[in-house]
Amino acid sequence: MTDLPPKMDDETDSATATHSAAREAGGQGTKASAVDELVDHIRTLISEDGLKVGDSLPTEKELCERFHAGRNTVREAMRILKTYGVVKVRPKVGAVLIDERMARAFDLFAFNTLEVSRETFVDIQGFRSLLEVASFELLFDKVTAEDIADLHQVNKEFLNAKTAVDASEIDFRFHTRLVAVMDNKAILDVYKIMKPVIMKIMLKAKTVQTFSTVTYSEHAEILETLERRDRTAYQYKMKSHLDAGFRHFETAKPAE
Amino acid sequence: MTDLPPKMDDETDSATATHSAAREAGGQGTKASAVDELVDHIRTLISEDGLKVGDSLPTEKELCERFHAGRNTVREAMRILKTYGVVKVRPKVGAVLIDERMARAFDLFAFNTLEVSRETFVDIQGFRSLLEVASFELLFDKVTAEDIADLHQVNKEFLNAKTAVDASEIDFRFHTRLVAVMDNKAILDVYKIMKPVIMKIMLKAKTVQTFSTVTYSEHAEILETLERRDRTAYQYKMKSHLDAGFRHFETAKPAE
DNA sequence: TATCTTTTATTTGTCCAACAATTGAAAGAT
DNA sequence: ATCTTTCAATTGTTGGACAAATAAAAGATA
Repeated sequence: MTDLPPKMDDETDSATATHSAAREAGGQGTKASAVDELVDHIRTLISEDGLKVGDSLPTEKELCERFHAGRNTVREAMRILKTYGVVKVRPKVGAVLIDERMARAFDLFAFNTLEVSRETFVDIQGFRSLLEVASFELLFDKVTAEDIADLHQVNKEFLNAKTAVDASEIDFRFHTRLVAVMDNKAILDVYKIMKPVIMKIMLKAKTVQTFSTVTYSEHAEILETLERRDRTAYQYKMKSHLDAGFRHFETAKPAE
Repeated sequence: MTDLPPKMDDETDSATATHSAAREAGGQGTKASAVDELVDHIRTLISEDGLKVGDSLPTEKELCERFHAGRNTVREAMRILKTYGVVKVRPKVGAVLIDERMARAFDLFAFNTLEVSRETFVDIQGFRSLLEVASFELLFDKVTAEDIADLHQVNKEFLNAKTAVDASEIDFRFHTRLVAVMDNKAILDVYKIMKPVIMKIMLKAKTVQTFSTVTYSEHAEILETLERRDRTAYQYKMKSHLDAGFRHFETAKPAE
């Protein structure tokens, strides 16, 4: 359940050639480094050759010759792809394509050396508000009885939660299932990527008792508004629910 | 706007090493590579010294000497940290700590440029509708006169566009600037990542003449509703605008 | 023949040395 | 005091060398 398979089969993946190196989005005329150019070259190579998960990349030496780069440059480029979770390298056998990007995305925030900044928390919570509150039109348009039944089912799991971490997992699952109602893979994937930060927000705000009482009943009330197709009530309840979970961060906020 | 100094208090990171070094506690079974060990060393160095965003790391040479590693090993370790979005390296000035992890996480999720399925198009367009139409409350709450002036400025550039590609760049810049009004880095990052797909949608729907006439005036009308703070009109105009740009995909849709 | 062991060749991992490119800081000129 | 030039420190890139790992081939044994 950790990593959804971002479906790499038919869609040749990870070929956004215009992103890492040609960072011209901001208008910065900074020329890309040799390593970044090489990453782009390798990505276009992957997409043009139609390489899929399990296929092998050329050896380091071949990449050196093909792209006229030093071996250390090739190695740094491969190190980027390894860190992205796109390739797995073993001695002798070489580099084979994998897709562990979702796991790596979570690793970024398991990388606890730096605490997540308060601005990131605020941004993510604002994003959630957009995806779960402001989306009510699309949500009410798509929601089915099965969705609501599933959501009730997930919410019931709170009663079995032993630890706060367990409860926050369930909490996240509830909200993820709600976002899934919209039946939009792009939105759902983005929501899942935000999981580590959302979990931190949930954990910081609540204890295990809070989850099984307050959060549980708030979820139930939200589901009720969904069943009644009461848009106004849904917006109010969901917004209150999100704000409540985020209150601890606001108090820590310096007066401005 | 982009870089605000995120405060981060150090939380002693317990486990969660780089998933490769301290992978298994069972009797140090897997020997970590020198690069992974070095990443762990740097991580503990960061936490022990209490370094926060904006602080500098030691130079490559110092890291070599302190951890008895070759310079290429140090460089590959730093490359990992750069890919994680934790450090930013510039010649002469060295490596300074940043927190771009959320942007990097979204990068992992970047969409394929070459071959995008129709479902992806539909999903992205639905996402845009959420970010640009359903977001009107946040949008109207945050928008300033300067924002509107900027948007007018960007829109005027249509008149200088020679090719359809140029025009679509401007079109995307307009919408990006609009999304930027919400002052939410996470949302903005996600929108930028969708650029390849959005550009395809724009290019497929319009010619260069269409851009400089229809699109230009539609943008102007949208800005007018923003200036008047007319939420209803904004929603209607923006929704029509997005739908119009997407019409070609609906016609190509097979009957179902 | 079939299976296990050893050797071999190839590839990645690490380190070293050298030079180019970048740029903050110091020195000099106006 | 301000601008320009020079300098020096640091990162970026390349090439070479050797060690470590390992898949494949060769050899040994039953």
